[in-house]
Order: sequence, then structure tokens, then C-alpha cells
Amino acid sequence: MAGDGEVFELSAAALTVVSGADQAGVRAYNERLMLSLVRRYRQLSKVEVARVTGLSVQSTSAIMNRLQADGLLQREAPMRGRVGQPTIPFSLDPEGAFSFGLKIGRRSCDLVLIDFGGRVRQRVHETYPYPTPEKVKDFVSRTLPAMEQTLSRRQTLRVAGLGIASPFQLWNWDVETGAPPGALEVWRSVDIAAEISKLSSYPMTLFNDATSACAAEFFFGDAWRHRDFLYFFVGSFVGGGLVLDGALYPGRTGNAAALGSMPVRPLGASDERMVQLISAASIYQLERRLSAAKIDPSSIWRTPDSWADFGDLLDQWIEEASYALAYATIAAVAVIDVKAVIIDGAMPTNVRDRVVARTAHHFGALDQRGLSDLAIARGSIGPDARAIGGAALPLIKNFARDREVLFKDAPTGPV
Amino acid sequence: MAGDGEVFELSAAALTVVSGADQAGVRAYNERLMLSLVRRYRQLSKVEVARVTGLSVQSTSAIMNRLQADGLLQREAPMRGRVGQPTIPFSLDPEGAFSFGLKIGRRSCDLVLIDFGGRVRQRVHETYPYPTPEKVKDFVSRTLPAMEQTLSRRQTLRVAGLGIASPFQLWNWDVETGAPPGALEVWRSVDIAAEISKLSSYPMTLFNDATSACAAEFFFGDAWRHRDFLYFFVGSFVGGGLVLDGALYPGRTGNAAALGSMPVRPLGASDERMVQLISAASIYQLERRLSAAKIDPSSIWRTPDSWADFGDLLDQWIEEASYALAYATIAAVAVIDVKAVIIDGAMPTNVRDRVVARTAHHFGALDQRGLSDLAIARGSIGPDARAIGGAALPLIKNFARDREVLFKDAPTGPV
DNA sequence: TCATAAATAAACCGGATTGAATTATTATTG
DNA sequence: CAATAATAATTCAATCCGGTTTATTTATGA
Repeated sequence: MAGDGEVFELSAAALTVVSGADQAGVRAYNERLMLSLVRRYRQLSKVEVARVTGLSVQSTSAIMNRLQADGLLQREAPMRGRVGQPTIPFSLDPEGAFSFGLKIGRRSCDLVLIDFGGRVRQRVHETYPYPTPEKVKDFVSRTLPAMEQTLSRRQTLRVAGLGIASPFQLWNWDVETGAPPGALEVWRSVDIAAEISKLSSYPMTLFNDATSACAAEFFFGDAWRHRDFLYFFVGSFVGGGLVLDGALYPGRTGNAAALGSMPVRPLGASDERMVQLISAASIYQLERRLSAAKIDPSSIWRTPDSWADFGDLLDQWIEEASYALAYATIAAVAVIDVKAVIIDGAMPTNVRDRVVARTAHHFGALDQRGLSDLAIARGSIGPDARAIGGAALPLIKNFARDREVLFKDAPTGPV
Repeated sequence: MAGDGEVFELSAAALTVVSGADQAGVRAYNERLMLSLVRRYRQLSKVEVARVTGLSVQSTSAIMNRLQADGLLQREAPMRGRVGQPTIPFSLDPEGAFSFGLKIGRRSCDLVLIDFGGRVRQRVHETYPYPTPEKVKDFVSRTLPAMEQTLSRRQTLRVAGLGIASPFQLWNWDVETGAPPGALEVWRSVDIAAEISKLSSYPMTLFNDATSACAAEFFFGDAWRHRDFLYFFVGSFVGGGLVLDGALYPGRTGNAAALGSMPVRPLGASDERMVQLISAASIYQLERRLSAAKIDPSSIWRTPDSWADFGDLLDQWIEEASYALAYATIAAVAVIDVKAVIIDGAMPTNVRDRVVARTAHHFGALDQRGLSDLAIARGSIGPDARAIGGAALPLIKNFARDREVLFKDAPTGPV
């Protein structure tokens, strides 16, 4: 109990730094807040921004003017028709910033270039049986310079960085990935962010691939309607992300919401074995079953927006994956009482929507005593969420509303 | 995708308020930050506080002086022996604030009065077969006035409030509680915080009982060493709490970390049934088994710091509870990558420590692929954590480091 | 012409910073 | 041993920065 007890010896090292706040942080925070608000609502006038933030119109005006001068906001046409001086809405200037996103996948990799508005300006896609650092480096060195050349001098100066969306601990699931045993061991000792850094001069950001997809949903998708939400991305391997208090929550290690590692009970399992979500709701399982049934699974990856008719095997997979997702959702909500769960995946829209619907159904049948209500909804980005999310990372780092900027020497989190 | 797509119609109501930050918030935050630092380290000089916060010595000095003038900090004896002007450490003034805590339990209720340092100044304890609003109100109206009379006029003015630690959704587990079926239904329609409000004029705070216990650990215990931690309190019913980024995370509904509702697999279960943690790691289960074996379980509640020798039944219960806790921990860590899990409970220290040790053991045996490392440790408050935590709530609300104070009209959270 | 709403201008205030000065020690030196 | 230097904590005063307050200007529909 406090009050009595020993006094700590304080060496300089023993004192953890817990930063104070200052005025510079206030301005930085308010700037980012306003950018985020304009992003949400597409266009807002100064007065509207003032109302939402509770700040005075004058402060709002000063900040918005600066943002416009910085090329991040642009004036829209005045809106007439109501009494009083016409409203001048502001919107994001798409040319305000650019960002590269590299998705490293288990079956393919992507490089995209997006603008401040989230529009994909350039895209390259390449498949492989399994990833190696060499293949990825080769891919980037071949494709990145070509993309850079499409940018004007002014645009080049506005590139915020290169974000990498990559699975963590690739080596842990080499067999499931379909790679020769041990072929993924190289990843254990490779610092891929450092390697890619050598190929470009942009600031580098590396997050878990599912967390990155969540970043895309958070920054560009409709999920901003929810202040907190949990996110699943069903790719060749399933993973997750988390948004808390209106900010992406990457966690201590950049690996928060490692939902793939959640223990779940397989649907209809008769034995007492529990498995990780990753082996109950991932697309690689569907692929395996198709192969076992002598059906060519290659269209899964070749045409992620339209799958061949996989028949019963697909139905069965959807059912099992959905049950596992519902189960993981219950467990997750017992930890964080989010109001919404968003599900997206590297699959055609209609399949994704079936997964969402069935997950909601299974969720309803589970024991929810003591838990808060929640909505299960589909994502708004789709199969490209990871690559777009990778590109979103540098933009989020620089422009998203972020409490941390309020504090001195704000640590920028795991990179 | 953003950029194209429709423009939202903005009614005033459609605009969610997302507050901006201002300077007043900066001061409020820095004051609370400094109080929290002094609380952590027992005593700190102005220069040390400046070093930790990154603020200038002058600002630090001004703030610390104000806190001293407010009676929240006190000067300690100068420390000589080193070159230079002697260091003047500051510590919390125990008389700086007071707070009442009411714990509503399934077997008993407690009312405590604590000071700013966390010392329990007064305590009353009462048992019942099961709780009703009437019994609780009667208990408070009998005991609260007596406690108030022990306070001087000056002390009375410094009472921060009355915090209530109560289980949520009592009615959901009436049979398990041992109450006659339906006897707990009254709780469904009673606003106990409002009822207690009528008996006193203090600001009222109501949180889940386990979240309150977590609050005690966070504010008065040793767990501040961890910036994030997950907390289990094993009472007659188990529950949990969560601390994120150095602040209690009560969640949207005051019910975050509703860990009791986490689905777990019972140890050695041969069927495929999953149960909620609450029915796998709660003391009421031990009580039932003792009763079934014709052993008097009353000492569980009568002497929570020393249990009779319950023999094999206790050993078996510890094993099952620990397994369930380990299982819940794995699932929780897949959602939030905390570095530490703290376990405490309404039980003797030696039993609690056995639970901690066995939980760590079982945890080590579970599939941790993809998860970050973590430590499992015991709590530092003990059986009274819920009542003390209840009392801690008003203090936390007023004095704990809290990012929310940086923003205008900061919502004070669920009350 | 008036009421209304948006936007701007100027003075102000609060809080942190910068730079200089003061105070109270221990260490050093003649 | 007394005087001086070095060191560390603290304080004072001037300044900067950012949001607020008050007053004014501008543009529109009624």
C-alpha cells in the first residue's frame, strides 16, 4: 500500500520518461484534427469545423488558412442559397501528399502509389509461390523507380513515405504457406524494412499486414463512423487490427490485435482440441481443400474479385471461417467493448458479404451474457486493403489525428 | 474509396463532436502528470520532475508550487551530501484529498474512507446471503454519517467523492450467486448510483467491481511499472480490468475488460462445451464444492486473509481456475499486446500466489505463436482491492494523469 | 433596408520557454 | 582554517506562441 514503505533510489535511468504537454503540441494536434474532420466529411467550412472542435472560429480560421497555404486543403465553390454570407467549404487537396505502399503477401506482392485523398494512382502486382526477401527486393527495385518517374518535381517533394504491410513471423507457418519446409527461415534474420530502405530515400514504416488493412479502413473507409472498432482481414492468413478512441492502435510491438493467434473452437469439433484462428478462418485452408479435391485453386489469387464456382467446398469453408470469426469476436469483445466489428478480405465482394452475414449469425448464437451490444459490418476497402493500408501508414503518421503529438518528444511508435 | 462518392448532408446533429485542444488543458494535464509522478516515485524534486516530463525547470517549478499551495504536495526535508544546493523532494500530502469507496459484493459489502496517499482511514464490513438495493442503502445510511463525523471541517471540504464498485448485470447469475431464483431481478430496474446519491452530496462514480479493483492496483499498487496491463480479480465472481497507455481504460460502457464473459475451455473437458470464464475461475465454485462435500465454506468470506484447510478441493479448484485464467490470458493478449497480466483476488495471499504461479505454468503450455512476450504477476493490493478501488475512482477522476483533460469539454466518461 | 451568417482584425491572456541571476551546498586551495 | 571555486537547485524577468475575446467587415436572402 502506498504511503508507507520504502523510498526508491532514483538513478537517472530508473526514471521513465513520461512527457509533458506544451503549446506546440496543441497546434499540431488541432491541425491534424481538422484534416481528419475534413477527410471524414469530405468538405467542411471553417465555421462547421469550429463547431465540431469547440474551438473559436478565429483559431479555426487561422489553422485552416495555414493548412490551405501548405497545400493540404483547398477551397471549394461557395454555397449560396441561405441567409447570410455564403459558406465556403474546404476539402482535402488530393495533391497535398503522396505515399507508396508495399504489400508483402504469402502468394503475391503489390506496390501502390496513392494520393492524399486515398486514390490509387499507380499499381503493380506480382505473384510467387512463396515470398523471399530477394524476390521482394527485386520487385521493388524494378517497379519503384518507374513509379517515381511519373511524379512531377513538386509531387516528389510531397511523398510522405513508403509503408510496408507484411505478415509477422512468416517462418512460423511455412508449411501452411505451402513453402518448402525451412524456406521461410531467412525471414527470421532479415530486417526487411532496412533492406527496402536501401532502395529508396523515403521514411519507412512497417506494420503487420492486417493492421495495415485496418489502417486503410480507418483512414480511407467508412469505419470512422465508429470511434472504436475491431477489424478482421481474411487473407491467405487471417489477421486483425484495432482502432481505439478514433486512432489506430498498433500496440507496443506494432502487433496489436494479433487476432490470428486467438484460440478458437473449430465448428463441430468433436475432440477437445483448440486451434488458432489463423488455421480456422484463412483462405489457405480453402485452397488446400480445393487442391485435395483436384480443383484448380489458382483463380483465388489470380482474380481476387471474382472466384470460380467452388461449390460445396466454398460453402463449407465460409461456414467454418464465419464460426471461428464469431467465436474470436466474442473473446475480443470481452477484452475491449467495441461497438463494431468490421470484416474484410482478399475475396470477391459477394463472398465477403456472405462471411459477414454468417459471422453475425453465429455470433448471435453464442453466450453474450455480460457483454455490450455490437454491430458486425463489412469493410469498405476490399481485397487491396493491405497495400492501400501500407501506403496509408506514412500518411497516418504525418497527418492523422494523434494524441501523441501533444506531448514533447512524442515517440512515434514502432516503425 | 474516398475522393469520389457522395457529399454528406450535414445537419448540426450529424456532426459528432471531436474536441480540439487548448492551453488550459495543457496546464491541467501537466498538473495531473506531476501528481502521478510523485505518487509513483514517492518523492521527487522539481528538477527530477522536469527531467522526466521534458518540461523546463521553470514551468515545473511553477506547477509544483501551485500544487503545494493547493495542499496536494508537501515539502520534505532537504537532502544534503552532494555538491550544490540541496535537493528539496516533494511528496503527496496525504491530507490533500479524501474519498469514500463502497463495494457491493455478492456476499458482503464494504465502505471505506481513504486519504490521498491511499491509506485506509476507516472501514466497515457487512455480510449478507445475497445483495438487495434495500440492504445496501440501509448499510450506507447507517455507516456513512458516522464516518463523515470523524472528518474535520477542512477534511470534509477535500472529499473528492464516493466511488461505487459493483458487479454489473447481477441478475444474470442469480442461481450461481446462491440467491433465490428471481431475487436479484430488482437490480435490473434499480439505478443504484442514483439511490446512493440521495444519501450523500458527494459526486458519485460507479464502475464494475473488477474494473474498480484494477483502479486500485493502477493508482495505489505497484503495477504502474507497466504502461499497459491486464488485470484479473478473482472474487466470488471473477472479473477484469485494463490499463492502456498508463491510464485506466473503462471502455465505452464502463465495462471494458469484461473478462468474466470470455469463453474458455474447461480444463480436461471431454465434451465440446465452452463456458464463460466466470463459471470456471470464480470462488463461488469452490464454495459449492465445499458445501457439496459437507465442508463449511463460511470461512471463505469471514476470514478472507486466512482460509481453513480445504484440502484436495482447494487444490483442484486452483488448478481449474488457473487453467481458465491462462486460457483467457492467451485470448486477451491476441487482442491487446500487454506486457503484463496482474492477478489478485479475495483470498489469502498464499492461495493467490499459487493461482498466479499455476496460471503462469499453464500459460507457458499454450500455443503462443504470433503473440508477444508477457509477464504474469500478482497484485499488490489484495482482498480489499474492490473497495479501495471504489474509493480510488473519484481520486482518479480528479487527479490521475488523463489525456482527456487536454481537450475542451472533455467527456468525463461513464459515471 | 434589415437580419443573418461567415470571415477577419486587433488586443488580450495564459502557459511554456529562454536567458540571466540568486542561493546553498561541497570541493579546493593558499 | 578561511577564502574561493565549482556545482546544483531555484527563481526572476522578458519573450514567444496559440487560443480567446471583442469589435468590425463582408456577402447574402428576406
